[in-house]
Amino acid sequence: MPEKPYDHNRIELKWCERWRDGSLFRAEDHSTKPKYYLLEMLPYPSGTLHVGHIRNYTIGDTLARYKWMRGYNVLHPMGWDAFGLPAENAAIANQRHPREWTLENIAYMKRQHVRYGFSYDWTREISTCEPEYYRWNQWFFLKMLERGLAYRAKALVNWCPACATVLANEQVVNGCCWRHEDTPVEQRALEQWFLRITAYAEELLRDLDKLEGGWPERVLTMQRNWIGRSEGAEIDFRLVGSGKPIRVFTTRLDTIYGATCVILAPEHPLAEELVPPQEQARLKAMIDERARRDPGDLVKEGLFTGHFAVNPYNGEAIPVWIGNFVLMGYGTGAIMAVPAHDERDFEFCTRYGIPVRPVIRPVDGKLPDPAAMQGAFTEDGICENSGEFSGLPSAEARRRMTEKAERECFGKAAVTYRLRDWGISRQRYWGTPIPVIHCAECGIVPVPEHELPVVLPLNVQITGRGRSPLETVPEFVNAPCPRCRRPARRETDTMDTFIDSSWYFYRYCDPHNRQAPFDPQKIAYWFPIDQYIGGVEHAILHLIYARFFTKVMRDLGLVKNDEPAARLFTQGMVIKDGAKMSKSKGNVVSADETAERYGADTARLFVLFAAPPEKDVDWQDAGVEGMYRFLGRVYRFVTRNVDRLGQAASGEETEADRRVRRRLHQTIRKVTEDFETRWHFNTSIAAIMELVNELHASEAELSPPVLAEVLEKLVLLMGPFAPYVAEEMWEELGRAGPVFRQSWPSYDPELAREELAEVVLQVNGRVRSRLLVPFGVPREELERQALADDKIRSYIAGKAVAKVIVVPDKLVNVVLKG
RNA sequence: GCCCGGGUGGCGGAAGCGGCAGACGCAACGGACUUAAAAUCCGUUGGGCCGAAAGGCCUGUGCGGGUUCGAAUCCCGCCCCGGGCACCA
Repeated sequence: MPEKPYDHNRIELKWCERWRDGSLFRAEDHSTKPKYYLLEMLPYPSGTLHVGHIRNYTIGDTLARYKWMRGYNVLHPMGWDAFGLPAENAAIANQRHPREWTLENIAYMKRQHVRYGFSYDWTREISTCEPEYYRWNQWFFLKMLERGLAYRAKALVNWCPACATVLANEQVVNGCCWRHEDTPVEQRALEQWFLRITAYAEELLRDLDKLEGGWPERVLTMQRNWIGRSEGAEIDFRLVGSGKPIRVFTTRLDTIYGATCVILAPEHPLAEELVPPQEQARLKAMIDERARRDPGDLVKEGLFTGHFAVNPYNGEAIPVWIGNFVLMGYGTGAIMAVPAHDERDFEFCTRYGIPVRPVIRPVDGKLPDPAAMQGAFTEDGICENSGEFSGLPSAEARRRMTEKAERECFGKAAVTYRLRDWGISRQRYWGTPIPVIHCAECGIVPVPEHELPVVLPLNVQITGRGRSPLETVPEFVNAPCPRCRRPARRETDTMDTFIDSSWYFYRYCDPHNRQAPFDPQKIAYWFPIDQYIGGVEHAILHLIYARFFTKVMRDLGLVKNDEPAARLFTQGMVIKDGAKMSKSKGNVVSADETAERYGADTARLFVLFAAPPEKDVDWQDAGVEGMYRFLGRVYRFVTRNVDRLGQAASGEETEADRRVRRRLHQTIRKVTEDFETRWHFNTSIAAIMELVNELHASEAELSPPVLAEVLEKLVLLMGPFAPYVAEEMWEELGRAGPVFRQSWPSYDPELAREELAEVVLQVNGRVRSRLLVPFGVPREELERQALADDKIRSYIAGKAVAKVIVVPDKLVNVVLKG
């Protein structure tokens, strides 16, 4: 039969049509098969997919298809992170309603997903902007409110002038907004809703150990740093005169005999009281300057209050300062400055002429000379000039000093975290309404559960300026107080959209439940997520919130697992012309055009082949052509050989039969190993290409039964990578699909084994010759043969052999004297 | 500044463990097919040198040292690139 041309559009559209409804990929909620929950981070429906998105989903889809073939009951869902600011911005720019804009994007992007053949169970699709979904955001909020995990407080919060809303700490990057990288974040004092994530700080930190091995070390480290646990002590310094305590936090209590001043954050409650009238203006200036928070280059500045406070250990009265580098939000907002042993204190104190007093010496050295010090000595050592603690090593001193503080009631051991509570109020429209009502009589009253969802009204004016858009909708704002029924006002802020993505993966297990966010039994079956896949940019934000939600849900009795995802994989980006693909850079390669021109299979193959999935890849059109050529080559080979397959074997098995079959079994072994270990699909695909090259070279000599075996297994191997052309070839071979429901081919180690070992012969470590021998030749025999080799002998001639290194089946190295 | 990654041909990358560096693909070049081109197929391709050729020699994995019979791989010291954290007391 003549070969058929590789018409990717014909093939792909044919199978795409048959797979369209997604019922093929449906996961069973109960099954005798082992379950596998595979999840890719849900996308924001920004408009259209580019090949960068394609890469993320291709990695997941390849794995999903492999797991199906290994006999798993695979849950592979997809949904939409549909609330968020871009919809509002689009609304302002094009006079479109955010909902309309969002739904249109979702419809378009879903078509693109389907076009690429991704194996999602679309019956479980969710969209976070639908009341059926966000009502459970509100429900969780009420549960947290009941438990004191949600609270309202006036606090200094991060304000992005470009977004015209508040940001969580996690959303501030280098002092700027995470969405507006050159817009500095301002500090404003506002009444806000917070979730008490700090209540779980210790557990969030501790449980990172459980994720060891399953999550990238890098992500675990980032989370550990973000939580930022430090152990130390809180100590009271009493003001001379009033006796009022100033509580400081320190991790270096062992250095306290070297404290030469106390420094308060400008926002510290005592600051205004202590600063003399003529300096109040400077204090205000300091606070304002920091509110504008120019990242990095803040010069350490201070001002002396004129007051003194007493070091409880040595009774010394030391000056109290205000310092712009002391943070109100960390520890107690006040520090003791020990310039001899802390770099920042050193810089501050030398600037203002405050004495430097060393009290720690290196274990094997002398106490530093303060006059000669160029910087602080910050390591642990031995205490000196520290009263009863002199001579103790730092760690021991800290322990004993803490005991003394507790005994004499002027301080205690303390642990502080860098992690802050999660500010979730947003002064925006397109988000989940916070379900509370402000009543003049009753105060803040939660909306009763049976009244959920509080539906986001659709008739709203969005200007992007001023206050929360919902304030302009009287039908929404005016509501009776659930408690006293008198007229009251609804909360008009909406929730941070990171709430939506903190629990969506539970909803996939039971997406149509109207009574509850989900049925706990279904969760018990599917959880934890076996493999979560997403970008490393969410290492802190989304992934710490998701872990927090899981712990809260566990404490509510809804789930049994402590962690949402057993394994996390962070894939690299797709780079074009040296930059991440983005509309603003104008370097976007459209998923549609690529599918049209080369086909989804080619695009999928290329993004997998170009680099291992954890690394960034460069998009190069020329490279894509290569993948297209490869698929065409395979397809044509199969179609022109189909007729031969049924023929009987004509006599003996040929040398080519053995060689190609050996290569086949080696390839299955290689690809299987890649799936089971590192996911280096670039090497899997290279191995398949080598098999195909071997097939081409031996095409005429292959006997029909071997050819049939090789083609069948080749198609199965290609199934996870290039599902369309694999399905078409499977049909050409006369087999019934779908490919991803066939069993993954197994390999026979005997057939995969090479017949002869190639042993490299070296002289002084340089390859000079080689030997083909059966496997398992003993060392002595290898050595004998090596020394008998003509080439080797010519190198040895006239010289003495010092020794011979033999690595069986691999190498003989003859080392010469001199 | 601190903490992680990473530097291999013209390019993307390969070489789980210290044992043939450069698999596979791209690009380039040569050839076949074609009136011609495209497509396809076959071949060459790290650099340098010797040779008419077969072939041979030297050199080579960011730089400098070290360990070893043998180093892209291990150790020490640097340089460069990417990412994270950055007054967290």
